[in-house]
Amino acid sequence: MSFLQIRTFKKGDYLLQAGKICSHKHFILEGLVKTSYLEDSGTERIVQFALENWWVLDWESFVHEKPATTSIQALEATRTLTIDKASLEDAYQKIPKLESLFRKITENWLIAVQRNKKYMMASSQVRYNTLVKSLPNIVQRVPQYMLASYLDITPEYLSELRKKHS
Amino acid sequence: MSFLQIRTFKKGDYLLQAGKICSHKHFILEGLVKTSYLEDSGTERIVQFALENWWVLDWESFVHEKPATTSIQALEATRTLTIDKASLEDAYQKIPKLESLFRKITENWLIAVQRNKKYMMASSQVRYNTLVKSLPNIVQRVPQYMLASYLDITPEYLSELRKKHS
DNA sequence: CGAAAATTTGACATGACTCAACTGGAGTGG
DNA sequence: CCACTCCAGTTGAGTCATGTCAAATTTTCG
Repeated sequence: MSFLQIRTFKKGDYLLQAGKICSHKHFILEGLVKTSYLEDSGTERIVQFALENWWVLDWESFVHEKPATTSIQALEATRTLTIDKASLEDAYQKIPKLESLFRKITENWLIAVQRNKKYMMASSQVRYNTLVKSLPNIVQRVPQYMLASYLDITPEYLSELRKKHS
Repeated sequence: MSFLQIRTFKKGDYLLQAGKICSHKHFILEGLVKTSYLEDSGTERIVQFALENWWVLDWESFVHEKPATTSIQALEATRTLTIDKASLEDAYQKIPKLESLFRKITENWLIAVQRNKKYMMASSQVRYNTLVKSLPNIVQRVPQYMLASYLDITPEYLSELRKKHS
């Protein structure tokens, strides 16, 4: 278990900065983080909110060891179980069960991304409702302009949606 | 290698029918298939075109052995390298390298789905251009109403886009 | 308390959809 | 070889969802 490490991040701290190489997988024990990237227009687009019991990393950067396109930032004080890539690969050699475990985790992650992609293609109203249902408290924990960024709508329009909905 | 099998499908044949359990991974040697599901409204939505050297399966059905929500159908005569789930899992036990290989394939698939999700959130015009660039010949090989379904726009609007573009 | 940031509101613009009509090519049968 | 049908694709009018921009209002926080 030497490849596991507990880390703590304060609100605003970066678990990963765009441009650097993502060499860790983080499992969130407590707290909330966002994964986001900068669009050509210069605005930030959030691609994932991750909270307790979720994994977070930049997959492309982690797997291919190239500069990350996303940043991962704590939105609340956060504690993670963090795994270093090099020692994880050592461990795979020694413990085949471990590789099997992470294969399955990856498979389930893939399924989740596909599901997420599917619902992100619905109307904004549906996307908003789904978000609220699938991440309870998210509305209280995250400012609206970030929800709008995640939902791929303008903050103004999200404001309208919320008015209609209530 | 006993878990590998070569199969052939005629145009219109199903590699998988929605409702059945997806118990195989197909690697396409030659041909073209589409993965699609039925929306509530009753219209078909295409989620993937897969051609030579791509894998195709319903992940959620395969991993959790539940009825598939998607159908996979050959759009052209297609030859595949097909892997049966049960024998694959046997093979994992015997050949740890194999599990490692498929873990990596899954990771790369995940990366591809994420990239795909990202570009599917761009404007229709960009989505169309990206599709044409990333799957050359797709415009010749697939009727426009299927491209429209994949791009999540109406055939009418795709027609307009093409006019503007040329 | 006051300044800065977040949210709401409203007027107007645009992207994309709906529906109906029309065009044009690919069979098909006489 | 023609007439007919069928289906994909196009065109156009009207509509709805969502975006843009600017201003007003509310909330947050030093």
